[in-house]
Formats: sequence, C-alpha cells, structure tokens
Amino acid sequence: MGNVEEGPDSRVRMWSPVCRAVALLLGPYAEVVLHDPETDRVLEIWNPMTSRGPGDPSLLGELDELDPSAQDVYGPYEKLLADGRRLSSVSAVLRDARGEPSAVLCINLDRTPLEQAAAVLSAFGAPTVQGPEPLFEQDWSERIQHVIGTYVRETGRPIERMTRQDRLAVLGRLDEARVFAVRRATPVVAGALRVSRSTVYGLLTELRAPSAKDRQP
Amino acid sequence: MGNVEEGPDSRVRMWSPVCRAVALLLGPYAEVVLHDPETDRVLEIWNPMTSRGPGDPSLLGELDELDPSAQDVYGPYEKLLADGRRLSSVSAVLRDARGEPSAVLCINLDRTPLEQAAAVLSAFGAPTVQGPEPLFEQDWSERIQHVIGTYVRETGRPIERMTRQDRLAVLGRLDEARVFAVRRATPVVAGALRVSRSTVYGLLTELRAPSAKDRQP
DNA sequence: CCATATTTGGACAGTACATCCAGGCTAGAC
DNA sequence: GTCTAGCCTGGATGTACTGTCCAAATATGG
Repeated sequence: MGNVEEGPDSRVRMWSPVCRAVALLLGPYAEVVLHDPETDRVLEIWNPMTSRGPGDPSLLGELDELDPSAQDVYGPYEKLLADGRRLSSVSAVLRDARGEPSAVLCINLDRTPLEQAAAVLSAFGAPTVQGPEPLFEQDWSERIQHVIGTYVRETGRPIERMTRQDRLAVLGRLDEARVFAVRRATPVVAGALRVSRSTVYGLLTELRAPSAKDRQP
Repeated sequence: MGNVEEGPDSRVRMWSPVCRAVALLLGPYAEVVLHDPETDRVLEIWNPMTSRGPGDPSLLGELDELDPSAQDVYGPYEKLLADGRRLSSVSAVLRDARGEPSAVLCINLDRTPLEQAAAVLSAFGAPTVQGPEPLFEQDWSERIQHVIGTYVRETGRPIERMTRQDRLAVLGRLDEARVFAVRRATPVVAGALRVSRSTVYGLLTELRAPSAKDRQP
C-alpha cells in the first residue's frame, strides 16, 4: 500500500475510505477515480480499468455547466471504452467544510457482464429482472413443490400414477435437499405426494438403510 | 451532539454527493446509509430497503475496536434480510479534516437479482463468472455461525461481552433468517450464544410480541 | 450494600416425530 | 375367479423435541 514519499493529499486522506469501500463492494467491475478539478488531473484511482494513474489528465470536461438542480451529482451517463466495454458512470462534486469544491469523484461501472447475461436470458425468454422472480424460493414448501414438479416433468408421470420407485426417487431428492430437517415438513411432503405419513416414513427408512439389504451377496 | 447551524447536518451536506452518486449508479439495488457513530443513529438514508429512516438506531456498535489494519473500510460482508434477500455490505469510517471520525457510511447491495440470473444461466449450462459461491446455504448451523459472526464483526463485541440488546438483535436476525424453522436449531443457537435455552425462548417471545407489552405496569 | 433486572437449570405440558401393526387394497399368477 | 404377495393405510404407541413456568442464582446499577 505504499504511497509516494510526499504523503497523500489531504483530500485523498479524507475521501479514500469511501472510494475504497465502493471499489471493494463492486469488486473488479467498478473503477473509482478521484479528480482534482483545479489541475484537471487524477488524484487517486482504485480498480483502474485503463492504465491511468495519479497525475494523469482527467479529461473531465466542464461539470460546472451542467444542470444546477442536480446538486453536485451528475449521471448516470454512458461511456464507451476503446475495447468496447460499456460503462455506467456517475460523478459527484466533493466540497470541503467551507463549501468549496475540493475534488470530483467518478465511479465507472462495467456493464458488459450484466448486459451479456441479460442477452442470454432474454434469448431464452427469461423475464427481464424487474420484479422479483421466485426461481429459488426461501420458503421450503415451495422447494418441495419444485422438486416434485421437476421429477414429474422429467418422467412425464403425474403424482397419482407414480410407482413405488418414483416415490423412492422423489423422497431421495427431497432428503438430499435436507427438506426433512425443517419442522412439519414430513406431513407436507406426504400430502404433496398424496400418500400417508406412514408411507413416507417407511420409504424413508428403506431409503436410508440400504446396508442391511445388499449385505448378502 | 450537533454543533451545526440550522438545516441539514453539516456531515450530511458534506457526504451526501457521494451517497447520492452511489445510490444513482446502483439504482434500486443499493441502499446507502449514513450513520452517526456518536449517537448510533441513522443520519440519512438513500434508496432505503427496509423502513428505516433518519433518527432510527443504527445497531452499528463500535467500529473502533475492529482490526486497525482495515484502515477504516470494513467488508464486504453478507447480510440476510427477512424476505430472503442477500445483501453485500461495506462500511467506511468517514473522518473530518482533523482526522476525527464524523460519520459511518454503509452501502448495502442486493445480490438477489444477480444470483437469480446466475442460477438461470447455470441451469442452461452457461459459464458461471465466478467460483464456487454457496448459492444457497445447505448447512443451517453454518448460517447461525455466520449471522452471529457478522454481528460480532459489525459491533466489535465478542459473544461473552454481549448485552441483552445485542442478544435481542442477533436473535432478531436469526429469526428473520428463518433459522428457528429447522429442527434442533434453538439449542444450537443457545449454545452458540453461550446462553441457556430458557433465555433464548424468553428473548424470542419478547422479540415477537412487542404489541401488548408496556400497557400494564 | 441493597434493589432490581436477568439468567439459569429443571420440571412440566403440549407437539411433533418416528415406529409398529393389523387390516384393506391392488396387481399379477395360476 | 381365487390366491398370493406386496404395498398402502389409519391408528396406536413410544420417543424426541418444543415452548412455558418458576424459584433460585447471578449479574447490574445506584
């Protein structure tokens, strides 16, 4: 973490915790830059996506001329890197205790991975991530339904035409999914399989103790 | 307390551009909170994901006692909301010009949409970007340890020095994480908290029935 | 030091879990 | 059709777990 011998700029000292926090949160997908609006140069940079470093020119442009209702925050707007990566960027004017602008913070988020994922998803007709899609449910009863539903879809056999082997297979999956570790799960599974609790318990013990059976060759 | 002129807290004035920038960039998926470490209350909040507001208690605890090598930035660590959303969180201690801690910034990023997308993609055999991240926790005892560990790290208070309020907070989180829906969880939690089973049940009932509490002396 | 708040271990009642069994049902063999 | 064998069922039963209560022990705070 060595800094230059001259000691860090007081502005860097003040704002770096925020910058490092954002850089940590967004991992390798975000670049955080602290600019000096006076000299129009980079003060410090975290997770650099290009080869810029402290002291390089900022190429910031005139933020002063932007909409004053934004109250020192600009964006998000889009940038395009030379290699084709798309960035979402925001900027904020940081002021000292006297209210004078002392630095400009820029956060550049690489949207490319997200957009690729979104493209794959929409190609398969998956819903765009807007409303919460309960793909994997926190609720264990939904998980039960999900496991059983998957099995029915795989075998094309509805619940009421299931054979003993089917029930064993489904219960095996449910057991692997640790469904029976939650309270009151067994009666729910029995109901979902249209079977009595006794049957479920019987099949489960048979499933969990295959040792005594194949012991005799 | 505040030695400020009228209007918003000077700290809010100073840090709000950063906060608003992050909140804008990350859209509805990130919550940005500014805490007052003195009073342990929320100073301001952007994109709130729960119903917290300015003036509410932070439940932050003392960050001072944490590992000094972290240099005022903590995390990312994981939080779990009641509805199952998983958050990645970072915290940063913000210091004034004299180097004194003046505020604590927390950014909470909702990872759920990303994880859902990742689940869909991996179901179609698409290459997963990152390594073996436990998508859903199978071992609930790990989850208990994780929730407690997170709290300890957040507050810098080891289990044996916890106050009643700490225990209440931890049990609240565990309850939100639906930990007590699994069999045998309560004794395990009691053991992990170095507390008797009775205490856990007592605190839990107190936690779950704040409605008809202080009506009668 | 006392007063109050909190935790504790243990006893207890109430559930839920798991097993067992006798009888009923179904399917296939004869 | 009848028989047999295997499976399922409902209920009875014993065990394990859950949650509550309370007096005593202990911590907390003035």
